Amino acid sequence: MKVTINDVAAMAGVSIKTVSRVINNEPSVRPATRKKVMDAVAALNYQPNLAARNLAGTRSYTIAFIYDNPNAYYVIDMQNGILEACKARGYELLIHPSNSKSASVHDELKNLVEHSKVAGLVLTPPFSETAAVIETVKSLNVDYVRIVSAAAAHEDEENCIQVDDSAAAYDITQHLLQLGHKRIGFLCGGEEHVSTHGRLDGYRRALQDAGLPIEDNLILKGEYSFDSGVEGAKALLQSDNPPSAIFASNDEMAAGALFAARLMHIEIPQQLSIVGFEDSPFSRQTWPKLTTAHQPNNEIAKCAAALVLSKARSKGATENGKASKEAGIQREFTPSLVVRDSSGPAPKQ
Amino acid sequence: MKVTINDVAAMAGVSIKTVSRVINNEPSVRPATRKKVMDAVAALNYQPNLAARNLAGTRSYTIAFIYDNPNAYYVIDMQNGILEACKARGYELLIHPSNSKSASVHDELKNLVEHSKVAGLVLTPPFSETAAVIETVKSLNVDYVRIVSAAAAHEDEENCIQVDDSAAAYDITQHLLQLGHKRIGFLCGGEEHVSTHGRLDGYRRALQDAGLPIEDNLILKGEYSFDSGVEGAKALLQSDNPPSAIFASNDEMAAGALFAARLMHIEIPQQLSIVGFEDSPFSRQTWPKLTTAHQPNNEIAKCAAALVLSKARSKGATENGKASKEAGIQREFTPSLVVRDSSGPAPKQ
DNA sequence: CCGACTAATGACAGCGCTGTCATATCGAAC
DNA sequence: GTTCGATATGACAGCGCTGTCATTAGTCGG
Repeated sequence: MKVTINDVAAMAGVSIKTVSRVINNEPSVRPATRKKVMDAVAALNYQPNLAARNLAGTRSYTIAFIYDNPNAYYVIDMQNGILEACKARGYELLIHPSNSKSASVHDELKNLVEHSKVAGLVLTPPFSETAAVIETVKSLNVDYVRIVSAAAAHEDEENCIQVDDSAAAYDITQHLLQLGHKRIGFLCGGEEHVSTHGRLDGYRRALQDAGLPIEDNLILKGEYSFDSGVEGAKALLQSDNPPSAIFASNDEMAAGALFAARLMHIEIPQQLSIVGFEDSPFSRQTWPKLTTAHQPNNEIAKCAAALVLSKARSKGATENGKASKEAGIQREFTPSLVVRDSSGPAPKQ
Repeated sequence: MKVTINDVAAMAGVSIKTVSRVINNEPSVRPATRKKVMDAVAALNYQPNLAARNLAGTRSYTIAFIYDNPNAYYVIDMQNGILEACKARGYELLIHPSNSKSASVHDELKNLVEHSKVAGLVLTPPFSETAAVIETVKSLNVDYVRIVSAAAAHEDEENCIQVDDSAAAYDITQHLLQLGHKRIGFLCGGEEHVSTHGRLDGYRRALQDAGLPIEDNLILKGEYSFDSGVEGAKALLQSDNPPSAIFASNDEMAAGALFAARLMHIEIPQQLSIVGFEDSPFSRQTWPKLTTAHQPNNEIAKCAAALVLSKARSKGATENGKASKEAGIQREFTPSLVVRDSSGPAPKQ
């Protein structure tokens, strides 16, 4: 019924150890032998038993995906990307929702790594960016890849996939500037997200490069939530001298800002431009549709997973093998501007 | 370092087989012995190795979650619920995104069950409701639980967690009726979803019970998507005799309807009431906030997972044991009406 | 207090694979 | 045609657990 390594060995006329060598891409197998085995594998549609591999070997064929983000679209995109990478390489995925604010992250991660024998960890923000988590994974002797906002890589670039929030925010701000906006409100995301700071930085740089002043009262603290967007926009719009455009740090906040503008009977984009960040599905489901920055989460996750897996697989291999395997994996992403209907020319004075 | 069954056995002064009996809740262990073992387990913080269990035993400690739904919030809610149930019982979860329309579902599922040795399957709509899938899982000699719209249980209630879309839709429609609406447009979801039919049925029954005619031209086919909601609402509102309320089959469509109304400068809910279904997060992020039916997805999924696990675990056990274990798991859910701001009294003629 | 029976416990093999180490095979140099 | 030094291959144990079956301890009636 179920085909095992023994069946393959019998068919190919070799020992099971040779089959093992072939499927693990180990050296010291003659090309002719390798071919015989591969043919048998194909003929029988053999797939190694993960449980047995995990049990027998020193290495593990399981990686874990740890997330701590309320945005379902974000998580699913990431998860699907990781899943693809795992499937392509015959690995298993352990899903682990967590909470970076919890005091027990250390124990939690430690337990996960030591007990579940995972080969690697893929971490997403904000989990991937909190000090306690970084410290823990570094100390844990486990391969990991942190998906982070560029500034959060610190001196750990080799274990990071970086998203350049600052550059993307610069582009978005410049887009507004080109539309003639001189005073642009900025709604910050949560402090704990490094992306919040990156996006603000991009906004600031764009204004500076355009020779425009940075008005602190146009920059409001907030969180990456709809409600926060509503409040921030209200505050901005009810001030004495409201801006002609609002840059919300993510689409959810932008949707909130849209909501607030509507409550105040402000026409978008005629009287006010609003832009978001992330290009999540519902940036296309607002009215009007949001101008935003597209972040290829699926692709980012796929690269992150590919990276952990290459790290994990090269553990016992030669050093040069390691270098060559990690090559070709994109490590930096810059979300790209997507212009839709929520941004328009600045109104005449 | 890692604590195994041997360590526990040594500490408790029994054989490993006895430890195995205790952790698997098998009979024929004297209470005193059981306690000794349990104490040792607790003292050493022993957790059985899943890979070894999967490899050694005839049964598996892995269940799979199969989904085929573009709604990320839905999937994540379900997934988290299943994860909780798995964790509580020491099972592992295999995530398997799929496509019910693909011709290879049969092979895909077969391969999943036979190769990955999963103990059970949790299926969500629309995957859980397609004929090919149902046929396959029935033929596969694997425990499964289908989360379905009530009408889709057919003669398979024992393997279903049912959501009573019809009853919930009845409640929603009645809510509109009580607000004085006489003519209510209905935007259908995709044909392949059984929930589409259930929701329509509830709508029809409510009208009938109120002695109101069912106007076929107020019922529009569509899909569970934003764009479909836009189109449907437009068609309804541009007709000669538009309704005073629109019942969109889910929140995403309702958001689309809101969008369309906005385009046509129709005030919600003053001129038109719009209601959704599902209570997904963004039903609170539209303007105005949506009146909808709350569906406890997390809870539903938890019950579904608990049900497969109880089925799987009782496999070798006595028949009466089986019955008792499945007791206490809720098998039917009716989404409950949540009134927000998108529904209001019917406008005067 | 003894045999007959049942309940409790343990010894051992083996799940499918990998790691270690021994053996066999090959090629090149003499 | 040998010998040596790789390189290629195989035998075997064992990962941590469960299933089977043998063994031991306990219970009851007479």
